[in-house]
Amino acid sequence: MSLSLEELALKADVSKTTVSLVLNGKSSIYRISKETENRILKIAKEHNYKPNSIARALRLNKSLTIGLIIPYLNRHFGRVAEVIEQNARELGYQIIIAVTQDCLNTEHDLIENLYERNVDGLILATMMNRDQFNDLSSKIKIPIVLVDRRIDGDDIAWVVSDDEQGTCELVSVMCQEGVTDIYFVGGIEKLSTSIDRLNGFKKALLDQGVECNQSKIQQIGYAVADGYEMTKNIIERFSKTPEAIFTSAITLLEGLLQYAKEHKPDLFSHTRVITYDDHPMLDYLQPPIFSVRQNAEEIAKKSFEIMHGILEKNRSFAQELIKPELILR
Amino acid sequence: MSLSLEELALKADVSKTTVSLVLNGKSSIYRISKETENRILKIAKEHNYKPNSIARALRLNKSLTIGLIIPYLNRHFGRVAEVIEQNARELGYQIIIAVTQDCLNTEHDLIENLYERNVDGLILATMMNRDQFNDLSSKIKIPIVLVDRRIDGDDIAWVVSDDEQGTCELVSVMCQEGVTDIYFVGGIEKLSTSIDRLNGFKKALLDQGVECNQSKIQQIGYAVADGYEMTKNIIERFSKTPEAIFTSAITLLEGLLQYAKEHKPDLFSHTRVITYDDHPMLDYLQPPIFSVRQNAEEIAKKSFEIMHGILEKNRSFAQELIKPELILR
DNA sequence: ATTAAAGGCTAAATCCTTTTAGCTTTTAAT
DNA sequence: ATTAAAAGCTAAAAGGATTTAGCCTTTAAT
Repeated sequence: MSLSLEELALKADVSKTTVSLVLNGKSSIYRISKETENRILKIAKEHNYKPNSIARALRLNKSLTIGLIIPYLNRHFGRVAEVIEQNARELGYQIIIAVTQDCLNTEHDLIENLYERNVDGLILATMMNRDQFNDLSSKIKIPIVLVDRRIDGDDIAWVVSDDEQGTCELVSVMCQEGVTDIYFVGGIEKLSTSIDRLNGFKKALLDQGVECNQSKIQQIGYAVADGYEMTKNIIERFSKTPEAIFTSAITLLEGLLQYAKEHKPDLFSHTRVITYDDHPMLDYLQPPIFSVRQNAEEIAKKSFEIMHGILEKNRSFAQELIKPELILR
Repeated sequence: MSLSLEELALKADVSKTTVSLVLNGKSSIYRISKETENRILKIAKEHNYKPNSIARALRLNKSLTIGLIIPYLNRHFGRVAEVIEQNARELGYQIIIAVTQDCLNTEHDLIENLYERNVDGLILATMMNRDQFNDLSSKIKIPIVLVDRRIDGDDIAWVVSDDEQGTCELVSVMCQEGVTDIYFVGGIEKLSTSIDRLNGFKKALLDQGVECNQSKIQQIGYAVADGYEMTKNIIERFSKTPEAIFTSAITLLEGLLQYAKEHKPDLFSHTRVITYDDHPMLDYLQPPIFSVRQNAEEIAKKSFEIMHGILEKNRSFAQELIKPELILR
């Protein structure tokens, strides 16, 4: 922040061009003598010279900054953000985080905002559909990597949990115990997380020859209150207590637990509960709730890796399905 | 990102100076005619002109960017970060997040890094002591607001939970039930969070005329493993089962729960557990664990407010103690 | 001795805004 | 008819780095 190239140049008694060339490792290309080079390097070191990143960004049109847009900084996305930040830092990038609260308009505003702020790329847990995404892509000339929620398309980079497979495996565990009367408590219908988890759910049942009854499927949203609502619907609408309920996110499980606590304390004596997403506190809950742990670290790592590949290694898009882990308690 | 001032100027058939003056609301000061003004405004709007933020930052030496350095993006800090981001965004600021993992060296590196990246201010959950902080302050010429962890000093801006009061109230609840054989499972000894919580703990006991036995106090760290370790120590070192254990953070409670699950399943039948920090899942744990909920939203709001006041309203530092909330289940 | 090549470095342009100082034209006043 | 003031606008510098094109000097070759 203190010394400028020009001041260094003065001290080294050369032009700022020379200083810049030396510090950027171009001494040999421009035939700067070893002697001059060493003198400059020494002085730069003595004064702990750091190039002004803003000036650099202006000149190079590259801010070394990545925008990360996610719905919340909850446990899952917090961890994802944390790991992305660490990976990015090691390679000289900074992360600007912005939170949409699962509001599509906010998402659009934030994208525009960060784009105008000259981020070099965007990592996005998006609510957009294919058309909206295409619209955006045509306007925005920086790479975008989707995280956690994918959009179908051959040319779209994304990293997501293998939601279908994870859900299928989890639900299959229930099936193998002979439990097939399972209700689906889902999230936001159009998101890949919901679609894929529902597909996995149906697939597990179909594998057992059970056709999933549409009435057992609900998808209101990912908020705790939505989980409460859907649980309420299940308990109150059907005379028969369900054999099992699958909540497709930890927030929905929270909603279920809340409803149970308030209105159905004996829920667990008749009904098995399983959930997508894991949480350490589940270890201490009675009865045990089986879960699917997403590998947030891997998701984060890969998504920055892809971004970095596009930005600096001339790679094109890539897609990664990250295996989640079944946790049977 | 697209149009520049110069291009606008060309279209409006004026100089870029004029365009800049108009767009910055200085038409009248510089006597730009209403007609010219409107023409420029119209063209700017038509082309959706947005000034290049990097060029602006370079010229104004102001990046409209705040660095947020926190130990983790866990539930508490995730929420704090989320709310800071929202508040900041409304006032045109961006947040760059970086995570220290409670490592002092990392913290120093990150501060330097963000400082060099020209953030306008730093919001910091610091591990530094007074001397280290003073050192830093003398080197760094941007405002710093401490969050969550304070450092004593008349001229240091901070916003923290009223840890002492919160802990004191919580522990007092136990005392009033006649439980005074309470163990303190603490965090990082030198941090204000640990100091203040310990003070509150002692104060509650003293109010009952009970002098706190030093052997009942442990402070290893804030990690889950530390909670496990301290619980283990308590259970294994003392022949008598404790009447109560206070964990001074939710991670420490997790460690306790883990130890209990593995080695002391009957812990809760003899021992009350209370904790600093709250978590919704606690509602569903048996037996009920009393807790202190920090007001992350308020902490976040105030800390950005103070930063903003310093940056734009010429205010000086301020200090805020945010009341936490007792949750008795 | 002349020319070509190599060696060593730099001036100036560029990225885009903001801002200062000042230029030109018109109007008003004497 | 001057002069002063007001109106309306702009050139150029500044902010700090990168990069292109090219200048000057020395060495080598003919």
